[in-house]
Amino acid sequence: MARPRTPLLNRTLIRDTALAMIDEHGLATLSMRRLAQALGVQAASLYSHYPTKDHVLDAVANLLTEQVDTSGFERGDWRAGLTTWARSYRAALAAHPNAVPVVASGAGRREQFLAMADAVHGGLVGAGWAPRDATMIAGSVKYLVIGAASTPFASGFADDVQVYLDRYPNLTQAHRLREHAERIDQDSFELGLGSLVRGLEEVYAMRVRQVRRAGRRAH
Amino acid sequence: MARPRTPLLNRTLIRDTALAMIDEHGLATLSMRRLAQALGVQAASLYSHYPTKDHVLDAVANLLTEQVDTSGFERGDWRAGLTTWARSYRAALAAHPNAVPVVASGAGRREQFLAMADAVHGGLVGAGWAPRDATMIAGSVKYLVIGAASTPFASGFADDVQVYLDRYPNLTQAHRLREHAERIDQDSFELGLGSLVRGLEEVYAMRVRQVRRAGRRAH
DNA sequence: TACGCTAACCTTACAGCGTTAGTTTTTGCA
DNA sequence: TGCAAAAACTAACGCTGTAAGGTTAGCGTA
Repeated sequence: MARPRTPLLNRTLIRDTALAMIDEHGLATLSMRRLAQALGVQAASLYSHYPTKDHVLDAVANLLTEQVDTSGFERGDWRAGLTTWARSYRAALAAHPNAVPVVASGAGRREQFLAMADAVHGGLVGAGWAPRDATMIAGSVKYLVIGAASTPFASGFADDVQVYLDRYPNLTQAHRLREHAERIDQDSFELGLGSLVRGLEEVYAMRVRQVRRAGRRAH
Repeated sequence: MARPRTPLLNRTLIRDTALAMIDEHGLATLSMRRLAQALGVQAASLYSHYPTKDHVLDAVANLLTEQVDTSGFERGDWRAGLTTWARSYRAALAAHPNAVPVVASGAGRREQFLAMADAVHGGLVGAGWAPRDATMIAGSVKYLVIGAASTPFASGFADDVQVYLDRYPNLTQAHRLREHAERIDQDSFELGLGSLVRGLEEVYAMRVRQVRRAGRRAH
């Protein structure tokens, strides 16, 4: 076969298949040859659509980042904005745990990521935070999200896992353990996010007092 | 050369060299052949000391995790314990940014990691937190650390980077940009950690009230 | 002292990787 | 109608992790 009558490949098909394979078989086993095979094609054909494998992975990362919701900032409430942003960001990653390293190790050149970062930064500044504070807040919330997505329960505090294993020793109930793990991951994230936002409220109040004092001193 | 008079290799030498190469040239370029070459040896010889490349990387991860300080919990002050733990954890990772993915993607079977997790969990429970709260707190703080180490400034909010690039366009001053980036990373982490701990203090007070109420009701 | 086992190096080789070069056929446009 | 570009192909390069098996140094034991 040379050039087919109707194209076998296109960028979104390749990208979606790559994500599906990562979801199903893990990131490590994704190779250009395997990806091509799943698409009924030879490996070299992929290079007509993406210049390198990294570009395919970038497309996957962009796809996940697209689904993050930054609309919560629109009403000027930074607490709500931050919370919905963080939750949707984490949810997008948690839906594809095998793909998280792709997003986490991401270079800065990804469009969707920059769009998201810009929306968050703008939202925080619009709600009254100083630009430098906005950068740091967005950073620390992002840290929480990336960390939560990177190292889920299973790789975490295994002594706790052991407790559950003792209680559910037979493999037929392994799905129950998984449910527990997901719940604990979720709760840890929510505890962290809630505490962080509460702590930021105190910082915000402090900043407001600082500004007032500086304003009075200027008179 | 067959067996040499005095051994050329040992486990710690291989592990330390691997870390040095990761630090200097990045994780992606570390191969068994290159590692062997740096040690003046053939690749297959490494397999007398480590069964696979992953085991070498595990040793590197353990080495970094060894340096984390959990002694802050010893006086029963969970705030101090949490803070020193988080700071030393982040510092250990920040000292070897290229090695962070090795630690972040770590399977649960690493001894040093389990020892650290156990110390933190024990410290929190010893300071009065319920076991489930302790798990979640340790989790959320770990999230912050891993996230902060995984995605440093450069890969982050590039619009801010652009501001700095406009101000320092010539490459001779690139180290200044790096200084700024490190400072902002540091400050973001500290803001997140401080806010998180402050928020946890409120949770702690709430838990104390809950316990008191439950105790009164039992009378 | 001699023997043999094990440790610690070696060479060789395999399958699979990302990627490039060059070929063939089809399509869309001048 | 002719021709360039597009989209597939085959073949190959240099790399990877790792397995198999060879060779020698040093040690414990008869």
